[in-house]
Amino acid sequence: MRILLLEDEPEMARALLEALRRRDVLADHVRTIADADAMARVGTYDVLVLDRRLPDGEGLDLVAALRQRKYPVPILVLTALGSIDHRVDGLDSGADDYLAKPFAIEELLARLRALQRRGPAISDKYLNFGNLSVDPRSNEISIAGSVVEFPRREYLVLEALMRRPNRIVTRSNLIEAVYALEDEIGSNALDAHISRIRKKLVQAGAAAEIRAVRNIGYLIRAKA
Amino acid sequence: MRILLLEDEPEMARALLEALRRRDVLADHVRTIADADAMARVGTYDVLVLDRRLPDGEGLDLVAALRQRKYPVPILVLTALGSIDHRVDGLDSGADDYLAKPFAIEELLARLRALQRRGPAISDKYLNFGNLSVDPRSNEISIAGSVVEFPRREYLVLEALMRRPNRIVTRSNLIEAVYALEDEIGSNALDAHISRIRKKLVQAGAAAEIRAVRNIGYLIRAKA
DNA sequence: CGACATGTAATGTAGCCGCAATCTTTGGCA
DNA sequence: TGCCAAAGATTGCGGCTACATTACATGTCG
Repeated sequence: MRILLLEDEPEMARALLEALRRRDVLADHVRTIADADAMARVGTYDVLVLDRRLPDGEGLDLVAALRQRKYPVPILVLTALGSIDHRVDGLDSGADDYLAKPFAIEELLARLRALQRRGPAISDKYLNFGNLSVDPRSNEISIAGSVVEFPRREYLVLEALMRRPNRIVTRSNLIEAVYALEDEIGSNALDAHISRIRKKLVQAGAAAEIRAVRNIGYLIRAKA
Repeated sequence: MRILLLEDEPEMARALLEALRRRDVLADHVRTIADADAMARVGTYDVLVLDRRLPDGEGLDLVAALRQRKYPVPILVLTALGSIDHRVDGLDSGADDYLAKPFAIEELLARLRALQRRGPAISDKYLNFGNLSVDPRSNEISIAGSVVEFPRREYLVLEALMRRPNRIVTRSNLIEAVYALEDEIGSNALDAHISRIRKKLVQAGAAAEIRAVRNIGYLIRAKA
């Protein structure tokens, strides 16, 4: 599962991100409404999670704007304001669920799953690029029409790249996507994974390749 | 406002063209993907509007092809297929907005205006000048429609110049753009990079050139 | 115990990039 | 206008380094 988290409080954000990552929920984190809007335009998410009070405005305004544009992804609103009135405001604006702080991480996860399940038959079913297709729900990858097995780490790297085809994904992004925070990585483990992924890609006849961007990271793009 | 309309159904096309004309929107109308591709290469448009099902193929394939060539103009996709899955496909392929038939002309016009308005933001993704296009997100440069490889330092120099076309960028600015602070540069390394960039530019048929400004720096400008 | 995943390390390798040598252009000045 | 010094342009060369690949050890799960 893949979510966009819009949260400006550093502590809350960090705790959430860590908890989500342990559950294999991939979260993009932004701190402003403007950034969230931009990410929602280009990214593909299962659920959007946002705070109400944000440095550049009111979260519900973003909800309204997205819904006005028929943005189809379910939205869950976090807030420190737990009163019923506010809750109604949240739902009226077009959000799909509402969660008052403080809350148990487990409850958040349960609600995310619920939203994903009942979600308007959304989208993130597959990440497609070239003849590659990644299914984030089953963690299956198919290349040129047939399923190719990838071990966990390799899968996570490739999924991270597929989330942003044609765009550079930094080494640190990739490492974050693959490893829990506490895991320390000492050497060229990432390089080794890339190498193994490449081997599988060519072996399966993928129409995409992974290129290194020196000193920065990697990107996946159409094969020359 | 000036748009390119790719629509093969005669009735729909005629109705749209008339409505657009009343709103002082200049529309070029083509019926095939091939024609649209040709027009996009030579014409200058604010928005490209296209249908999905077309006599010579699938409209989204054109979108993908244009985006692969870094074609910077916002694209709005019309379709009779209104399901969310299709919507996501459309956005994934690189389109900027999506409109399901049937729709009110007013809504189309509103979306066109929106795309035009945020158009600069889109081309902000790309730095365009002449037939050069720089994509800072992938560090890719395309010249006359095809991608040209630039090594890291050359890319950084060219990107810095492309951020201020027709204006002088000082040597120190360029060096700052290319080198980390601690890196000291002892000789004419910058000149060497400029030279190598120039060679690639002429080789790729760029309609721009880099001129030296004695004792100050360099600038990029339209080729004589 | 066997198969597989995955971090680590050793080794290979490509190609970037700085340097310097040489050639060309420019502009100041008489 | 002609000359010269300085700035810029070009190009080959070689070292460096990040990346690639492979083998191996360790861990893990059945």
